[in-house]
Amino acid sequence: MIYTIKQLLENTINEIFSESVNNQSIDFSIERPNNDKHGDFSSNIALKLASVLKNNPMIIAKNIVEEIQKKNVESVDNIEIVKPGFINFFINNNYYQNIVEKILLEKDDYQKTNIGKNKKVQVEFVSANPTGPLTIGHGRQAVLGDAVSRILEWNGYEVTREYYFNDAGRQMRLLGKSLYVRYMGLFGEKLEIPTDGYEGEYIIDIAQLFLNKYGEKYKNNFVETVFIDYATENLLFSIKSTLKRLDIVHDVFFNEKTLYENGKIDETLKKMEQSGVTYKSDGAIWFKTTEFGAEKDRVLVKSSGEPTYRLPDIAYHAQKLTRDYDRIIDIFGADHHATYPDVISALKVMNYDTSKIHVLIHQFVTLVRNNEKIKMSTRKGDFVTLDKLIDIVGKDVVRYFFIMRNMDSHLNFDIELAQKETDENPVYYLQYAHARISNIIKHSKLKNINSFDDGNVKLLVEKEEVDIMKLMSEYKEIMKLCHTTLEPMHLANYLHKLSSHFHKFYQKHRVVTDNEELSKARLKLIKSIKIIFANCLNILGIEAPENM
RNA sequence: GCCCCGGUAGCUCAGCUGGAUAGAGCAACGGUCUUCUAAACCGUAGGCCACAGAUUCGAAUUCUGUCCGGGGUACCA
Repeated sequence: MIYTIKQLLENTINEIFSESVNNQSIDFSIERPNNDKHGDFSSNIALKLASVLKNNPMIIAKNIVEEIQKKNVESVDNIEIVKPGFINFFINNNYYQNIVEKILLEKDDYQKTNIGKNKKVQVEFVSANPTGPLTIGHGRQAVLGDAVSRILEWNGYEVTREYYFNDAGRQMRLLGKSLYVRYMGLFGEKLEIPTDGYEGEYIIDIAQLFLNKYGEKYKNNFVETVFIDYATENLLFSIKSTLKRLDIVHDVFFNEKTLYENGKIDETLKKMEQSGVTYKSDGAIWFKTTEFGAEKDRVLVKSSGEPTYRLPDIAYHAQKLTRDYDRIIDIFGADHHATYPDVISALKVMNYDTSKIHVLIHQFVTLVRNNEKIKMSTRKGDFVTLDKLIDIVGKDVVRYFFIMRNMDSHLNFDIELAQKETDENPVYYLQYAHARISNIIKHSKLKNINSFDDGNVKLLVEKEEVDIMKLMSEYKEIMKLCHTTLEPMHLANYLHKLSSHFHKFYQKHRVVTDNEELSKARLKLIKSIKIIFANCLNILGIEAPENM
């Protein structure tokens, strides 16, 4: 409807003011006013035209409205002109009632697009190195990445979820050494955990498993690769199972090591050297990032001959770009925001089309306990694991919690609150609405209403009913917004609003009554709400329960 | 120093590309279950939208500056 009105206004001003406006595009808006008195839709077009036409906005509005009224537009009941020059449109119930029928007819496909049909998109997220269990911070990214993937899938894209990790390098050597220390600890040997090593208790658990498997075979016998491999395998397994508990499954686990093995690292470095964007200094190879707007040049290969993370990152993205994806989406934490521009610059140097790459940055999660901030460090083992969080509040709450906030905003996660208020958590509010609807439909069958296909939606005229239908008419715009911004939060907000409207309706009106005609009409309404609910909850990855 | 986020009710956050009386949840106080689940609903209270300027018919929203918080600015990932 909003699009119809926009078109209508555009056509109208072209007809009346074509000469004076001269095909300039007027940047006017159509919005849904907060106040019902201002109609269903409101446009500021006359206000915008006033400066161009150098005329009183009220007079311009009057001209426009007169012209529109000649056209006798269906669905539009009334048009009003108000104070400074707003044009307000009042839509008749008929239009909204038809939406219910449409939803029932199209079901899950209602407003579904095929924007992404035959398009492949890769979403890279989490990508934590296997040095410890996933933390709450990783949780935000995991949930966000999966929800973004689901939004894309809903729009018809073929999505590959990918996890990029590295089981080599300094960090992993420290991990291996730390495991060895803990293993020896089980024999009563007190060795020092290396500086910057991993002190978390989970290493002790792994050491125990290691002991169970190998016995004393590696006592006083530190074989680095054995310890690293064992720790990696174990941690990666637990990471996968944590993600699985959130219904998140990656299609591809990409090990950075393969880039060394297949020569992509060398190839990338060579290409960059040939392009003349590198130089040697102090025994290291540098990337002239200052030429691309950075404040300092960056090291690609250390004087030790070992690449920094930057070179593999570049090689990895170059490799992604050769995999014929139509879009590549990277989800990173705020700590990465400084590094990805370098990757993009490097790719441009090598003549890749970087417009396919879209980077989403989310802000950090701050863990709060008793109003005190807790610092999270995987290395020190001072963190609350994602697993523990799922134990406490469950999958649905975890997912909803991370989705309900804008990714640009810092997230405060209060542990005490999460434990205390599981019953008052907003996610139950949504699920409860869905469960109530299911229950009513069940109840209607007990009352011998076996089918309500012949229900007449024209009977839906109560304010609470119309409000719900109006909100459902916004569904299309919400889904569009989610797709363009890739911000699942909008969907969570929408669902909350829809729940609220439903609960209000439920409180005031009974669905199943002695009036069979009305009962059937209302059953149609709630069934359509249920469809929308199930759809949205599915995209957010939250269960839509039949009972609670 | 420079770069990226944020600063809205006691707390956690919405507020779309500027619009007409600033919104929700939690917390506080008061009310509503013989009738489809009270995990709900209704009401009360609570705001100089960090601060100062600028643009505009009109700014929480755009721009500039200042202050405060988080992150980055590694030959760590």
